[in-house]
Amino acid sequence: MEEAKRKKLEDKGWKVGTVSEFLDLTPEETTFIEIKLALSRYLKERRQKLMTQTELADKLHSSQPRIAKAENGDASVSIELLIRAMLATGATPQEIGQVIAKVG
Amino acid sequence: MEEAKRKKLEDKGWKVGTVSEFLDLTPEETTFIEIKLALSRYLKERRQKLMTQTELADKLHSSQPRIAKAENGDASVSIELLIRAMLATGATPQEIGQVIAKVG
DNA sequence: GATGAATATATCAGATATGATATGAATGGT
DNA sequence: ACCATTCATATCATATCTGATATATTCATC
Repeated sequence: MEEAKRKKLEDKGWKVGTVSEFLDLTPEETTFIEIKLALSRYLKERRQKLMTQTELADKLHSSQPRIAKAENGDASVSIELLIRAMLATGATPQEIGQVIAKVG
Repeated sequence: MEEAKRKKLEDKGWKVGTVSEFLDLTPEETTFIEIKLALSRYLKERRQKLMTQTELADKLHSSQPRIAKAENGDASVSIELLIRAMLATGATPQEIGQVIAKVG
């Protein structure tokens, strides 16, 4: 991975940490992060067409700041929330599955 | 949903709770649970062909009891762990995506 | 039916994700 | 320039998920 990409992840709280730690990321860990980021991007795209972050937050019984973090690939957001959010926008399991399948 | 199915979920810790609470499950919540259960079933199938729960737990830096719970659809197990476990068995994003896409 | 390996169940202290709140920055309309 | 709306950032107490541990159960194989 390029330095620029690593930096970007670190800024969002991903503990890829020091370069040496980063090099220790297993392929599985890397794939996992990529899945989260793919869901994050897709959520943002989809939500923007349909509603505001506040509206989505209300549907989810979550909060606008949390949706913002979800859409920005913040490391503190779980896949749980990403998938719940996708479903709350009306996304089907098919769509969610496709987003994940495209990773890798 | 039939009573038998509801009972089964409750036994595993799913807070579908009282019937009235259960009736309040939104389609999204139902779909979310179904996604988790589908991943759980697939993980069990896949892992059994390849290794013991203890071996998978070690790869994941998790514990055998947690894998058991994951494979039995226990409500305390997050999608996070289910997906990490799938990846640790060598499953690809494609496979994981397919499992999710088949739900619903 | 005894032994050993695999899996299931119970408990728990610590870690992580959570929604709430406050507030700041960006954008757009008038 | 002002104001309203939307989105981003910071902090925090609480809830939820976590791995660890102990132990029970299941299940082959003998």
